[in-house]
Amino acid sequence: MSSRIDTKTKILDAAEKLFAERGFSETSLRLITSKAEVNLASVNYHFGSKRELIRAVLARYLDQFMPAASTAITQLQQDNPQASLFDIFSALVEPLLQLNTVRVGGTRTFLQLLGRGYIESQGHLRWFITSQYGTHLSSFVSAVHTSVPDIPEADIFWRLHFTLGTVVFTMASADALIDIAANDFAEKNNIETVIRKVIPYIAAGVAVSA
Amino acid sequence: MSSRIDTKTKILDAAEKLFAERGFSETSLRLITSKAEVNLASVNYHFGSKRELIRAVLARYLDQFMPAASTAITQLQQDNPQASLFDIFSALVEPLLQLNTVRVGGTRTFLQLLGRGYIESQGHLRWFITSQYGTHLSSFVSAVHTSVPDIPEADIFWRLHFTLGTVVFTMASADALIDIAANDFAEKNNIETVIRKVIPYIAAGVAVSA
DNA sequence: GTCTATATCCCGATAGAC
DNA sequence: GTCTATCGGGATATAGAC
Repeated sequence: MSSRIDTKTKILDAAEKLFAERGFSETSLRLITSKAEVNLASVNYHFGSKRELIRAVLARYLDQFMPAASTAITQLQQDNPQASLFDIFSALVEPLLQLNTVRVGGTRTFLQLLGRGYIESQGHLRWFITSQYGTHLSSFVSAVHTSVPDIPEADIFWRLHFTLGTVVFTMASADALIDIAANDFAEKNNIETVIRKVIPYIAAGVAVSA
Repeated sequence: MSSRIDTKTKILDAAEKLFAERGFSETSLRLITSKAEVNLASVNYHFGSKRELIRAVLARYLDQFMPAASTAITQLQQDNPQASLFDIFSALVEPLLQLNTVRVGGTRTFLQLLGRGYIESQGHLRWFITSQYGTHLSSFVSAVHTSVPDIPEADIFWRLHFTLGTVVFTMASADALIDIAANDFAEKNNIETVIRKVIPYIAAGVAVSA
């Protein structure tokens, strides 16, 4: 029964779905509380403001994903100090897919939220992410840098942001793209097969010599 | 003098700048008419609604860019039937930069608007673009297919959508990324230098053998 | 075509009873 | 902790004088 879930969680569950689908500013607190079947005022009681709710939604995913990703990268570097970019990106797949075990559609929701967070809201979510999870981020960047030492740091910066765009945009359109590929090319895909398709693309792009 | 420009143009000029910077839903008609120094009611008189204004802003760019891009691709195919993917993507740069000659910052504004259009607004701008400019789009896809005939059509489909995501996300975040690169790497970038950075990335990704 | 004034609505946030 | 009721404000859109 959904009534067994506490109000705070009900709000988070409804909010993340709506934020991912419609964006932050297009999602009102009234819509969230209506879907969550809780009172409007409970958002401010539990979270203080809409902005804090947005952060809480993101934090619930980042708190799981970031440590798992860091662990996976560290493990890879121990097992294979010569790991390729392809290996590094592939190491993130398992932590990403683990998000599907905690909530249905978790992987896609997370990546969509990440994309919204970087584009909407003038920089404050970007700042939140980099300040709260900066350690994990820079250890990932450093792993990439070790793997392709000839590429200048500034180029790595740009290409990793290109990669972020590739992934989050693809995930935002994943349902439509999977449908089209099924109709036009008789392909059966799901989120994992799409991620597997994107990895060679981004690995080639980050590694390219300009 | 700006007062010599008619009201409709003043609205379009102010709106495109604000839409590109802040996004569509974060930009109110009040803000637009205030910057344009025209009356609030004139937007509805000239465009009917905010949604129609958004389409008019995009159309003003697409009507120039799409034919120019098609011409550039056709010309490239005549001049060099063996054109590489890098050549094909590069052929789009000149039509893009031409937008700077019609309005200051035109290239950047157009690409940011395109990014916002694909990411915000649940599909209705996407539909507007593909239905109004579908002929130009498919001639571009066909040029790519000719350039990399060994890559299965389904893979091209996926990778061109990856590419769309790369470009759209990068352009929507371009201002922030340019700022960060300036602070962290002492790089001075503008939209053209970012475009030049992204072309090798996407060309490598589309061409990669999986 | 351009203006003022306003209708209508939805927003985030909060006061205060329970 | 949860509710009702509401505040104050900003949004799009429009009516109607000029």
